[in-house]
Amino acid sequence: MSDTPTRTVRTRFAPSPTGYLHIGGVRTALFSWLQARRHGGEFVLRIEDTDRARSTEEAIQVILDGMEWLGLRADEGPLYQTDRFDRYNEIAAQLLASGHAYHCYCTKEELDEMRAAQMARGEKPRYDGRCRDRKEPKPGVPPVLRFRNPDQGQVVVDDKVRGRVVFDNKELDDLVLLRSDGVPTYNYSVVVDDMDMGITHVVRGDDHLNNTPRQINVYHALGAEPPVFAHVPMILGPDGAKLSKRHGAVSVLQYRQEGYLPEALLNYLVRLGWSHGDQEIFSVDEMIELFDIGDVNKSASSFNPEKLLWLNQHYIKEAPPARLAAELQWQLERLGVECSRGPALEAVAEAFRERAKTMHEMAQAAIFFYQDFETYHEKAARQHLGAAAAEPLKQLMAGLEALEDWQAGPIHDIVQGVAEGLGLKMGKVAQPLRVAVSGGPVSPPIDVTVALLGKDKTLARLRHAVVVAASAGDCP
RNA sequence: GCUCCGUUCGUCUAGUGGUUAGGACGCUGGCCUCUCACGCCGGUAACAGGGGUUCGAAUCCCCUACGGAGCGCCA
Repeated sequence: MSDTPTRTVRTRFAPSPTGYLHIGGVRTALFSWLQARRHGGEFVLRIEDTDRARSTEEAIQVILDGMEWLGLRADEGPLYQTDRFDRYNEIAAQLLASGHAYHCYCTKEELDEMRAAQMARGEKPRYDGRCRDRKEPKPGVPPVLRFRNPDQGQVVVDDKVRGRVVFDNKELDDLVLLRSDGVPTYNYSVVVDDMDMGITHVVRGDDHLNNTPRQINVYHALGAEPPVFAHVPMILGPDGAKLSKRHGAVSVLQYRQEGYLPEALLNYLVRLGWSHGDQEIFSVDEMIELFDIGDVNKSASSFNPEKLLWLNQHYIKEAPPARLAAELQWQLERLGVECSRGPALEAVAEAFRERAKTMHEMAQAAIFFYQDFETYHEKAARQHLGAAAAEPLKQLMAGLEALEDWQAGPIHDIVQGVAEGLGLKMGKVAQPLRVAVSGGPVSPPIDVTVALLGKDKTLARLRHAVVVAASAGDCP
């Protein structure tokens, strides 16, 4: 169903840089971005930095870099609320003049006292409007500006995901618009901004659902039409508890460091609270084609790291080799591995693509192609580089030394030939070779591994392994 | 405490009055195999509870329980 075909859809993502952008914020951004893309609209990025005390430059950078990494490009922005104080003041003056707002001189102590008393009486703590009709300023006290909320009637939020939610105005109190230092509060600046920026669909976390009726009242006081709201459910940790540092509440950029592909993260996130039949895999284009904010679930969902891993592996298997090569290089460099000399990264990535869940994992498994190892994997050496391996290794060395056409096919023939000649199973020859060249018991197919490693390194490592095996003595 | 929201396998979900309640991750049995994986075949497991409405409820209504959010000069 289309919403308002006459109005161009404009959505926004409005994070506050008081903490790092994490998985939950990213999904909200994704839904918002998709909603705009889906309807051929525009997406705005706005930084809500009015809490100057807790906002950090670093957190802003994470937002910008994170959005960039994920490909969630904004058509407008980043816009900063701190650039718009004049506008907030302008609107505030209007509200004051029209009687929709008033100065309040209550001190923090006074308000605390009032709330404590209300709580004690079992009431909902709320501002009682005691300054509503105050005519005289209180000397020496810088006032806040409060909104005069209607005290009769109801506010209906026709939420795209929650459905129709009704609030009684008498449950709402007079919210602060401007703090005593003149800085706007969230519930006020968000309305002015969304109105000024022509936002048609507000997609945000459902922790804002309770704020929505107040904001709608402010829109009405301003004579503006409120946007369509869509409150998406929260993301919980794997244990069903609130998302914490333990799981997903880390900077989204950490997922890049850990070797996740952005398409995997996006695919994982879009399926949290949204689905299209039984489909699990969605390219970004498919998401844009199929997504609708109205199809989002109402209930919170838990973050499942295993499924993210599975998707990441899927995308690693699917990604173009050049992409993987670039990521692999980035990861190897982060591990301090010099990879300009050695097998082509693309070829290595192809060899590993079906056996790595993350690019970080792939990089670690591929180190032996670019660096000599100091020691063998202990258990592997014990099992595969014993006395019994000496002869197969010698023969392999001889065979490979004579090989001109250094490719997987011919290499495979030599390994197989040695096994057959000695009446051994492939495993008895391939495993010693594997440990000899890679240092451990696991690698891509042995012929591919040897081909990639190159003749010189292979022979050098074999030479060493033969010595180790021969000197293993008669211990079985 | 008050207001608002939510509740299908362990997890993500399909389902909109009639299904053996489907898929996916995970776990697990098997096949493949030079290791690890990939892949393929199979298994495991759910409608929070109680009342209605109805010939018939996962689906509609009410209550209860449990969980969450908000109630700031935070966003």
